[in-house]
Amino acid sequence: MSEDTCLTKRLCAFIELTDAERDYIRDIEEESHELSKGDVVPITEGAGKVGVLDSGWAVAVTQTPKGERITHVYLPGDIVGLAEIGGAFEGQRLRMQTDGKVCPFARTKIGRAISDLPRLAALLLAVSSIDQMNLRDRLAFCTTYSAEDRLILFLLDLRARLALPNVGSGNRFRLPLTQVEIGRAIGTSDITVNKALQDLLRRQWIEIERPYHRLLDRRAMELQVNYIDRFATIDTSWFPDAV
Amino acid sequence: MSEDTCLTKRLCAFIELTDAERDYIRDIEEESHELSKGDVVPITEGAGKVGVLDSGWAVAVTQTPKGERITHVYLPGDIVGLAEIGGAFEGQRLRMQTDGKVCPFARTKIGRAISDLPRLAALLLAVSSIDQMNLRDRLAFCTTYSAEDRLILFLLDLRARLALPNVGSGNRFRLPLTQVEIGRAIGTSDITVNKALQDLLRRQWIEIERPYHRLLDRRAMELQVNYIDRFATIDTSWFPDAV
DNA sequence: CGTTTGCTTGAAGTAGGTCAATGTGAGTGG
DNA sequence: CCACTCACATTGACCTACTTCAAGCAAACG
Repeated sequence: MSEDTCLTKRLCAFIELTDAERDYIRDIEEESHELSKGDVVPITEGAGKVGVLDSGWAVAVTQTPKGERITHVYLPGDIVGLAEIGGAFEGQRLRMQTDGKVCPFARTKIGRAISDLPRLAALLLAVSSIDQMNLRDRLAFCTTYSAEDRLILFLLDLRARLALPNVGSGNRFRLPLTQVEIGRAIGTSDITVNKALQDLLRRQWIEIERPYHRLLDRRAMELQVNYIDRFATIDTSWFPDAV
Repeated sequence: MSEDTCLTKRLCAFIELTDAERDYIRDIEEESHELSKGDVVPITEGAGKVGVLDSGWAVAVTQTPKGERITHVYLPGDIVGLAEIGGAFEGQRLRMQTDGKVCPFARTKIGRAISDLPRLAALLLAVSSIDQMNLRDRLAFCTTYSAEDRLILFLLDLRARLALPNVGSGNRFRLPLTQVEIGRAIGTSDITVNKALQDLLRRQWIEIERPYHRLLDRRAMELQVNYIDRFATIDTSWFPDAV
């Protein structure tokens, strides 16, 4: 009926959108922004917005006395600014990790959409809840797992999430983070990251042609860390009917 | 107009509920469950429900190869099962930490409420998003902060959250967790928890009359860890109008 | 009372942090 | 084409905050 926007493409991965929903969403989408690596995503600060990352990677960073930590990595297709919608973003910011494009939605329009498209509201809530569960996993793991296990988990998670839109078998992907940044994401020093990577290379579990990484023995990695993919099943049974 | 239920009491902390909203919520609330310490909260497993913790404490635990980790502590008045609403709860469970009472709501009724009370939907989304930001904070801190700092943060967070419903100045509160459990919550061993506590006692920052804990010098603690209270400001400006 | 549960304290071992030096490729200007 | 630089990766050596192990206590409870 109508061409898909960033958001509809994304949401279709979870539920079948009606034409009415699709049209509504297209109407409230604003002009997309081209952003460069390092730019602050114009979502949180001041402008109350939510956005969809059309292309490129972004990271959520938290300022701590000992420097930045990366608390989340956003991939193409991800919804950014959902965690910030409640207004509590002090000390945290969203930054482009590569060049890319973001389609913004004004928060007030999201508010109206919640009234008009209740099923969308439910979906947003569900997605937010899954994000939360993922964070809990990471929180539990980051204190119990070794640096190597955390690195493996990081790679497996990226692979699974990149495989969604790309579809391909995709054991090989571009990883636009330096070792220092990987360390900030999994909570170790750059040097530990390096040593763990070297170890995985020696074991032939991965292969690196910077910036591309390939998981050669994903099965072994998944076994070592008890990997579970949370996005595999989303419970939509309680959603209200579509308009 | 009508007596308050668990949920309405809670939500009123954030926004002024209309009578219509109040009545609606009262209608969908089910009979409350009395639960004993150690019981699994009948929310996740099988029965798709959300609930409000009327009294008592509950914990969300994640199973890891090296034993359980506590990923979240729920206090009286908290909404439980919101993080699980998307259906992804494999490997995690909700357990009563003390005796207590839970008021359940069927997930399907929440779905309908989202249609009928759009402002409630927005509020749930906002609360969920704040929870997420809090988790990000903790994730960032647990890898950078020392065991002592994490313990301080844990105590400050509990105090702030307990102060909400209790209103009182409340630097003193009951902490129904053993040192082992505190360790599981902040990601250290019980013995490190103990030594950190001893140290805080020696410094006269806290005072313990088990199971009560008092923060004697909250200011100093807040300074040491750069504490920020995320629930202080919730952005409701984008919410749709109440029915 | 004895048993259990949780707290306390000491001592030894280790994963991973910090510091420091070297290596390497990509980009820049001469 | 060759310095020169800059950002990043690599490797080694040392050090510390934590974990694990172990043993003694104190209060609660049958």
